[in-house]
Amino acid sequence: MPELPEVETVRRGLVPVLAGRRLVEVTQRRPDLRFPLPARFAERLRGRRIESIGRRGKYLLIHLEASEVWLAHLGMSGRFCIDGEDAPALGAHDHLVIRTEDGAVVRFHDPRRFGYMDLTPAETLGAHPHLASLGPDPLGRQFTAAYLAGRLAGRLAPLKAVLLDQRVVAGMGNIYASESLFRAGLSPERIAATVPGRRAERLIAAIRQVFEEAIAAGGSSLRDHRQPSGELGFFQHRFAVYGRAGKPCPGCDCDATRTGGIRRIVQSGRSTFFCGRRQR
DNA sequence: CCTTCTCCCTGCAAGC
DNA sequence: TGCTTGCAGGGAGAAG
Repeated sequence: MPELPEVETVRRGLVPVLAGRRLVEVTQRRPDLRFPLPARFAERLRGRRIESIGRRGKYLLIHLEASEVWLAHLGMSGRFCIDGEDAPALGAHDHLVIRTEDGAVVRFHDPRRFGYMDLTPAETLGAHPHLASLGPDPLGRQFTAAYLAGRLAGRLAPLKAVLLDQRVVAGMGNIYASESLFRAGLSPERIAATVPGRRAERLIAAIRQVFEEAIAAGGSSLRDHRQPSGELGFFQHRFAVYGRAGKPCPGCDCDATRTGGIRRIVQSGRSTFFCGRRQR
């Protein structure tokens, strides 16, 4: 489910309910997600105030009072839901439930349990094993064409595989890699090292544009993604290539009968979608 | 270091 | 209808 735009949407949805609030009740309903949860996790959250909620790549950074950070990754199917009056009873996949001092209830729901949580001191946050080697945020100032060209130089893997490397761009995922490459007019199969200055410029612009539009749309709801309020994202309606194999390419008037339109291939075990004519 | 492959887990859609 | 198979938005860890 969640790539950068979805995680950012979740962050924005949680802020009004959690930021500045004290957690009065925390229920942990299983000992682990993808990995074991930290020792005495619920106890350590209980009674603490949440100061702010940030994001690094696909990680939510929930800053707690007393200089500790609650790190949360949604994996493939993780969801934070703000429970209203009509909230369903807790089910098998509701792994954590928190209640704030003003009565708001937030559930963490994750059927596949690829999610991940940890507690770590704020002072050493950047050195946390899961954060230390993350590349720059694609919406930040450090993500420049010079930077990207430098990271692609010397890499012989296909461009799309390198874009999925979180050390290169923090927050890129399978959907938005395909969509960004489409907008940049670059083939996912191109050797990464052959994308120097000018093309890197186009790629940077495309990635920024796609992410900004997707965030504005509340992310993409294919299966699991929902905003914490329960609303769906709607960027999936704007996909140019993802999940559209066999359909005509929206970017060129390419004749689908001649070019095959949008193609699906498998790279590093994951689906890639692109227009073989427009993307070189 | 780089790259590819397997695996973690459940749900769902397609095919038979 | 019910079974089996393959696939899904992530990424750690092992192997080459």
